[in-house]
Amino acid sequence: MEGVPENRRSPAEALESLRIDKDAPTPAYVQIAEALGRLLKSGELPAGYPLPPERALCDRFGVSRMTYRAAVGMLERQGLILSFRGRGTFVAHDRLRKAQDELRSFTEEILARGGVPESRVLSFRLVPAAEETREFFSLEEGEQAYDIRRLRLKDNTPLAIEAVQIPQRLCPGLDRFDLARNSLYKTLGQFYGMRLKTCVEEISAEVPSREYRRLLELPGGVAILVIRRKSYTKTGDPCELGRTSYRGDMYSAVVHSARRERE
Amino acid sequence: MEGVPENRRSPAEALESLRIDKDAPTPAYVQIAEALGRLLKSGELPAGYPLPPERALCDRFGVSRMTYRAAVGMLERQGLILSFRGRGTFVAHDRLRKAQDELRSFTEEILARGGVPESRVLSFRLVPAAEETREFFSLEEGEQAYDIRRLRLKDNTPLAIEAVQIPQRLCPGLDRFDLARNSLYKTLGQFYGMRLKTCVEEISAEVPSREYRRLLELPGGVAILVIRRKSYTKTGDPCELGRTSYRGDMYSAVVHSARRERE
DNA sequence: CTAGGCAATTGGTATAGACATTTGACGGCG
DNA sequence: CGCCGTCAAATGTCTATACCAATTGCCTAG
Repeated sequence: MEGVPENRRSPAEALESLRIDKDAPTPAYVQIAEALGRLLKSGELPAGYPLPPERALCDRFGVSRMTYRAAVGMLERQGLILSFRGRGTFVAHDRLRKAQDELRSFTEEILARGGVPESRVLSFRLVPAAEETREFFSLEEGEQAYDIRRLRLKDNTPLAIEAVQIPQRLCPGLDRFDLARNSLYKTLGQFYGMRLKTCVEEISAEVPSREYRRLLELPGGVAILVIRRKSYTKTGDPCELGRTSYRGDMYSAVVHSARRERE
Repeated sequence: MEGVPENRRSPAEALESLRIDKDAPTPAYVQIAEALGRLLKSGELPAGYPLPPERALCDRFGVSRMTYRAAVGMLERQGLILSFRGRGTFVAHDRLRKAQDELRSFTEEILARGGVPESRVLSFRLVPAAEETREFFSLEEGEQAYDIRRLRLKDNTPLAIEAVQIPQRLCPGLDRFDLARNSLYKTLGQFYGMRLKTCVEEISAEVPSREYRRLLELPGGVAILVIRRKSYTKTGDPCELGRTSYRGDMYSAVVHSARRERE
């Protein structure tokens, strides 16, 4: 009726509301990291806000201090909080909180930037693997690979051309799937058990060929940003080899790095 | 006199030789991670080589299992080893072992690529801070900032042009230093206590201006790779703002990413 | 010879407590 | 007023132990 609106919690109240389920199969420290992480990412706690002392939160969650600290470690590595010995633990600045550089698919990337992604398959063929492909996947000469070329659009404008090679051996029958509508990565993970975990990208600048200028509907005087990507599963096995060429005037890549001093 | 050369240790012997100093001020788990990390990075252990079980190594180092596992956690996050419940812990593939994407200075970067770096100061002025600079550092209008432009060379060939802005307030008297010979980052850390920990880079492709073509001695038909960098201290305070333009035909940026599933 | 199950091995999670180190506040003293 | 010592509070490190969960391989019953 009056006074404090119900939907506005104080930071202290928000922290009070955190719960974990000790019977769940998920480890307690993961649950704590996820719950606290959600709260931190929601922006409900102002930057610099001090978290309650570890011992207090351990009691809240009913876990031991080592367990709680495992969660804190995850959050600190993600840049969500900062700990100082003797002082306390504090909510990080917004800019650090946003420094989450996860591996994203094209679709996720465009959505994150607030656009409408679209994909058109230019070609989808089974071809003898090119040398670079053979080397990356350790293939014999003559082995077949899927070669997929897609035009990627954002808000109905051509933004990039993507070329991907994957050996047929790793995903027989891949051509049954409609890659204009379905995510390639999701398909690989769901139907072939190839969940990609890490990737190495080499980013360079080039002047586009006439062919690319036509496909991307490029005006003159625009360069392209070329990203060559090698992706791997968590065991380090090669997973996918790709090359994406973006319109230089419409796209830039954002990367985060950190110096590793002690950890 | 004959037989096994002394300088060739077996993997098992190499592991045997690891030691830590429990009286040192450095935490035991850091020492273990550094010692084991050095061994792993040296390439002395073949990929896939199984590490001794945790319990055995705990005894070797004379620490408890939790302590040892703190070290293992660091190494696994660095991609040096892989652990599998019930099976063991193994040395990672070379390509994962190299996936260390640390924040590097231009000099470190060129040295890592096996070139000879050089630096020429094009200009070093104190100017009213530009709007982008003011916004990044939260400066008042009219505040002064150092503006440093340097030509960066690799093996005597112009490779990039770097422009950096730093507020005078953060590092008064910076112009006393010779930035052709000394690292900017080292100077900032050593004399002003500004140790940069994280940075966000935006990488784009452009067609060079006439001025840049001249300075970089660029032939026609070559694009430039532009990297705009915002760097921060570990507390998230802004530290340096820079823009580097590389010759597109001589340089590409390499970045590593990982999907964060659970951790 | 094979299929099933059991036990040993290994990493994963968790506990309860101890001591170390750093920081900031408070208060006394010059 | 300022300096310094003390002390409490907070995070950092570490131990010794327990049990859980996944994997492997052996052993036995059929």
